[in-house]
Amino acid sequence: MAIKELPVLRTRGACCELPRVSERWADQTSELMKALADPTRLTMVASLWKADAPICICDFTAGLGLSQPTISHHMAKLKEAGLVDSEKRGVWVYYRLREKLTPATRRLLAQLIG
Amino acid sequence: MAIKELPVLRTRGACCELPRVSERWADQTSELMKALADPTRLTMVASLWKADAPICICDFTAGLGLSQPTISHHMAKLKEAGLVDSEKRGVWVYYRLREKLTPATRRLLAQLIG
DNA sequence: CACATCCATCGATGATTGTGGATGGATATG
DNA sequence: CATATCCATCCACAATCATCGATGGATGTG
Repeated sequence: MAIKELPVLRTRGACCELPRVSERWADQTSELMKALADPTRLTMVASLWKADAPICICDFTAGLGLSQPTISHHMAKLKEAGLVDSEKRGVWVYYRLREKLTPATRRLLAQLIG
Repeated sequence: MAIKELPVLRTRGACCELPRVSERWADQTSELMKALADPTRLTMVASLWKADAPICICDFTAGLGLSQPTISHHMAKLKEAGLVDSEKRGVWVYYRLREKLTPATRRLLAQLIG
């Protein structure tokens, strides 16, 4: 299939300009993508999204086939990305999707999961 | 702030079940996220999205502050992820967003960029 | 036919990441 | 108090990744 809208003439050594893309946007967005660029973390976020209720770390440790330090590690990454919040209740630590997610972030998750 | 919907009683050593999350979905989606989990690749995709026209590799090499092999490397990743297509025209190779993007993927990019 | 330009690939390197064992703190429970 | 459970942190290791120099093929120009 042919691509249209190609420049008919082009001189060698002469480059065209790119559309302006905010560097800050790229950095911030890539950070969010990195947080979601792992099957385990995606499963965690989807679980919290679907449950719409806090979930305990021990449940993730039991449900996913990974060690407890690994689960904690992934949760810390999600928390660092601002996607989840945690609350300690007795011996347990419960995680939930962050209350004040950006509408854009919420729509993104809805697009990904819902 | 208190988190509601926490189980009032919970016995130690007993874990709850997680909402079912498709493993295939997690793997596939994480692959897509990985493709977008880099500022350079995000800038590339956003440029192609905004330009809505093919862009030459040499323009990316000139516009972003990276070497030509690095630019090619990133484009190969985007292509492998099914996000872009390429066509050779003379000495130049033009990339564009893939024609047949999944509606879900297209909405995702619109959500991210638009 | 030389020569220059554009680009993909290869190889190497330094940085980041996913994973789990070990440890210690915090919190019940008997 | 002694013990068991839950969890975050530390440490180590293998794997992946982003980057670039070097190289060679493809294409167009003089």
